[in-house]
Amino acid sequence: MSKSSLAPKSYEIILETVKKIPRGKVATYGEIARLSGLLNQARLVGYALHSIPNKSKIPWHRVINSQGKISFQRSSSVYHRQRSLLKKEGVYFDKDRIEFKKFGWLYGKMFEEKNKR
DNA sequence: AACGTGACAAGGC
DNA sequence: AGCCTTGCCACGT
Repeated sequence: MSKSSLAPKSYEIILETVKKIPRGKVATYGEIARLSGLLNQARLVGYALHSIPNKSKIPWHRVINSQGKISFQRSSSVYHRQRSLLKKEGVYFDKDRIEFKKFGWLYGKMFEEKNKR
């Protein structure tokens, strides 16, 4: 699982978007992709986040999947690290799941995306 | 160049 | 609510 050492420009854009997520709020991979002008490239967000060095200030933990869950295995240590970082910001879970209604950064102010007619 | 994989997502059962 | 399939696309082998 080596990470690509050549950081594509897309990664930079994605990480800038992630930095904008307010403390105490969360956003999904898909939302970050759209806000970065990369529709349908949610997976790329995962790659970008994985390329972040440990010391980075980027709030990677505020990115979760569309189901409102953490995308790591429950048994992994990184899962618990993310969960604890969120809890520290006041984001709590309802059974392993976060309610977008309460903590979704874009909840309510969703910009129409009706290109799926 | 082909193929499998993945910190994803949406739709069908 | 789960589980499965399909669509996506960048990467490593």
